[in-house]
Amino acid sequence: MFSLSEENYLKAIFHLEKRYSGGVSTNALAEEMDTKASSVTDMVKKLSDKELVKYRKYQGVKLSDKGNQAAVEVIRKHRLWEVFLVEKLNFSWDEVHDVAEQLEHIKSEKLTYELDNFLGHPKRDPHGDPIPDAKGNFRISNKMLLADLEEGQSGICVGVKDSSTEFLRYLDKNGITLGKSIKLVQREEYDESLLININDNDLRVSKSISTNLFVKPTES
Amino acid sequence: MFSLSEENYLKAIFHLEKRYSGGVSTNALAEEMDTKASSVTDMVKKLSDKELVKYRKYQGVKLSDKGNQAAVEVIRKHRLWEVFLVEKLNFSWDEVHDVAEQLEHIKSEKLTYELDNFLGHPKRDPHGDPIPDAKGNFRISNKMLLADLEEGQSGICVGVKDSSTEFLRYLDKNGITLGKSIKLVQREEYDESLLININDNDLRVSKSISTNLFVKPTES
DNA sequence: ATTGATTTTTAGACTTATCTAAAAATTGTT
DNA sequence: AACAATTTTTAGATAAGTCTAAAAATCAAT
Repeated sequence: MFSLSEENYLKAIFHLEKRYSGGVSTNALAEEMDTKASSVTDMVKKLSDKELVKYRKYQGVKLSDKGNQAAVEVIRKHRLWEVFLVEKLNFSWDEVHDVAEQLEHIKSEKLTYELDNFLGHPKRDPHGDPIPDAKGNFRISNKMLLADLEEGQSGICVGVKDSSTEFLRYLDKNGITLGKSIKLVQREEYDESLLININDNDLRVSKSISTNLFVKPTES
Repeated sequence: MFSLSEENYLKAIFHLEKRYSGGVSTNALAEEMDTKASSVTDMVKKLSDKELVKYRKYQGVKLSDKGNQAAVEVIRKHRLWEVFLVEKLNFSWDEVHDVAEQLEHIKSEKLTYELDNFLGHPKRDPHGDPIPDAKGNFRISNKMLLADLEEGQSGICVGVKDSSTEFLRYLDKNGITLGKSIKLVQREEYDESLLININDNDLRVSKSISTNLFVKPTES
């Protein structure tokens, strides 16, 4: 199948395509992969030979259908393992990433199938990110940033944009977990902080919080 | 820590040391690893530099304490994952090996600890092989080959020596599973086959069966 | 449109783990 | 003890993935 390194590149390109829709640049990919641009060029050529990406010199890369499928498969496994670690093995949501990075490369169709089954076909991972189904389809969601709510509007916390340990610990400390309802009480224009209400308590959060937390706006 | 290849060599040496107590020869290791003798020499030198094995040219290798510890840790993980696959994910005992070969290399102390906990600290894997505890101690067992029972003596089926798919499927087909009681009814000297009684049925098994099945003799 | 800065690619080298072929050491046999 | 057979090691090559340094292409700004 694909090597560990190839899978990691495909995954990185998949994530970066959301931000750079016209094609992912070599430097952007180098930064994401924590490697040098020259290494990226080499690997991208290899992926292109295997028809996993479309690549024209100096023009960046895009995933081919085949590459997209492979990337989604890795992401599916990553997120299923995260659910397993949190739900069955007492990991907290800030501890799962490194282990899932390893587990996502295990090759066994039956394993993925049975794991999904064992976990009850979860739709989201512990950070609220959607888990593609066995065919690679993502559930569409109408999530938005907390920062984009209107004053007085409420939303259900459904995911995080930043999955760093520090951010996740901050959320834990302030009682913010997936599924909780958050109401935007007041917006402070000066520093772009928000006064929100969660668990019946008012809490002031700065811009770096509100632009990294996804909510699904409550119908009203 | 150790590379995937290093871990596999350590594991192979560990298994071969039981058979070749005076030191594992380069050729034996090459066969076990399905590689060439020259590759073995290279790797063994590397392991020796890292003080994981004791090695003298032309004299074979032995694991050092450090190497033994590393090998046992990998074996512990392999067998715990096998239990997981069979008990939680509906794998049969002949399907687990290849996947466990991959899972055994995942690096996370917490993962191993929590997995062991989740599985209820199993003492044996699905093939009856003992699972070392977190400190690396194996439970001693008084298992023997079915072929070594006396006529009229009974034993509990506790493990297999050959874990090949073919052998395991043969056992399944004949209703032989771990925990079952087997009585040696009669020994046929001519072809070294045995007449055994299992599940209240008589069954004739050839030498290649009786020398690959471990039983714990029943006290009588 | 030319210059200068930035990005990207190429060229050549390094590491890990493997291989083949040849050399060296050991073992077995007489 | 000497020779042949076997085992083991060495030497040199290969492939994957990475690196540094230099060259080439693109972009930006006047």
